[in-house]
Amino acid sequence: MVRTARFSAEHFIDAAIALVAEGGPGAATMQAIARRVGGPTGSIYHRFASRSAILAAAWNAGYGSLVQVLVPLLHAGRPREAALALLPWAGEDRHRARFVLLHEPVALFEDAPPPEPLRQEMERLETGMDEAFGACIGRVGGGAIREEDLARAKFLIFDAPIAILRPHLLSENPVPSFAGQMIAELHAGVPFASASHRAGTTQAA
Amino acid sequence: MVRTARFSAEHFIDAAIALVAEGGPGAATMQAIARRVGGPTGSIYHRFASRSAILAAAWNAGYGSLVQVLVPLLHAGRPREAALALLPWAGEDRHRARFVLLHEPVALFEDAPPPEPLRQEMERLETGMDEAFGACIGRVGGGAIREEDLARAKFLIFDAPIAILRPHLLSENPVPSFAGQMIAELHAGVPFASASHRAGTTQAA
DNA sequence: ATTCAATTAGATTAATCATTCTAGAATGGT
DNA sequence: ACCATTCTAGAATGATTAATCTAATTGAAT
Repeated sequence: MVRTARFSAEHFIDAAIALVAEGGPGAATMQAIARRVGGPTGSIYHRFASRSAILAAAWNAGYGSLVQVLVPLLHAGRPREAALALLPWAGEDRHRARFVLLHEPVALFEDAPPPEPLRQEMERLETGMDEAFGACIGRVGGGAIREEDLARAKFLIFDAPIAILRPHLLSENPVPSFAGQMIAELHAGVPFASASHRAGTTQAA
Repeated sequence: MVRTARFSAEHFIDAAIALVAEGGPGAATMQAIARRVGGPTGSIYHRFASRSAILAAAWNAGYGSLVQVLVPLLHAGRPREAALALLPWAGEDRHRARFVLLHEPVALFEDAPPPEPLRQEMERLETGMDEAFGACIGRVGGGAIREEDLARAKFLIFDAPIAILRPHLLSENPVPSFAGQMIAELHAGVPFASASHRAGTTQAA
């Protein structure tokens, strides 16, 4: 019934991720994406409504794959495993890891906000992560969840491991083996509940 | 002898920092900088050779002010104080803090590298920080400095505190009071020397 | 008062970008 | 064989950008 496509949405998404990973958001121009897949710029617009759309789709694909790894571990009450799971995930696909871990989503949409359905999917992913952190904290501790404890959990499980990875993602060198031990020692030494609130509470790390 | 300048280099630098802080690197166009100070674009080129030049000068000013706070504390062998010093520094000037802590320098120079003298000043600042970390580690421990221990120190003193600040810099809300305690607990619970190398060594945190 | 280099002022240029448009090619059902 | 549809292909468009250029001011030193 129709002509077969030479370039899929995934082709364009992968090219966009690689370009951002290598040269920053500004390097992912429509023409650069087209050049990378070897097609004309017009073909991108058969799959995506705009540049924001393809960047948002790329973000949802990349960040989504990370969410898919972390959320089940968090809901299972395994924060330490979740933190360590960042390492193999980053090793799987360096372009994807640089794209997701080295760029704030807001920086990708300086010019124009992504179209509504993609923006909603972004929000859904972020909400899923937040709920998973909350569930993990709730399981570890006991009572109501305080904002401070949520911030603490996000730091220990997500932001701190990323901070450990960042210097090695910024350089060309691979992630050294001691990164895993640094994460492990962090979780062994720093409690999830704050010191002022910790009396008689189950210890997480 | 000459006409008095209405716009100084600092005016343009401050505008560039504020624009990047508010809207990302892409928002700091030459025209946006000129508009913000209320002058013509041409005047910027009387102070700076190019866009990369003003961005590099802005980076050196912002990061330089942070280096000026941290390096003396590191050379004095006070890593904990250095880590905590990030908080008042960030509170002093939110635009500057967002500019320096939320953007990798490499992301500011996607298009063109900064002119040589400014690039050298950037390198000088980075080298100064590296030497200070090394001196601090050397003082804390005893023997030769291992790469792993340097990475560990940079994480505990610099990258981890930034990771604690980042979510609050990204939002509009002020940095909460518990940020300081998180840094303190991090330094209380995680050693500077790795576990495998720690036997009989002075504890830093 | 005159001079003159530094500066303001903003129009101009050339490049680049996202997006649209026109044209033709491929595919599978009729 | 033909048609409807989806795609490739890349030229055209209009906006925006960094950087340059010409001309008009300014104000302290002479």
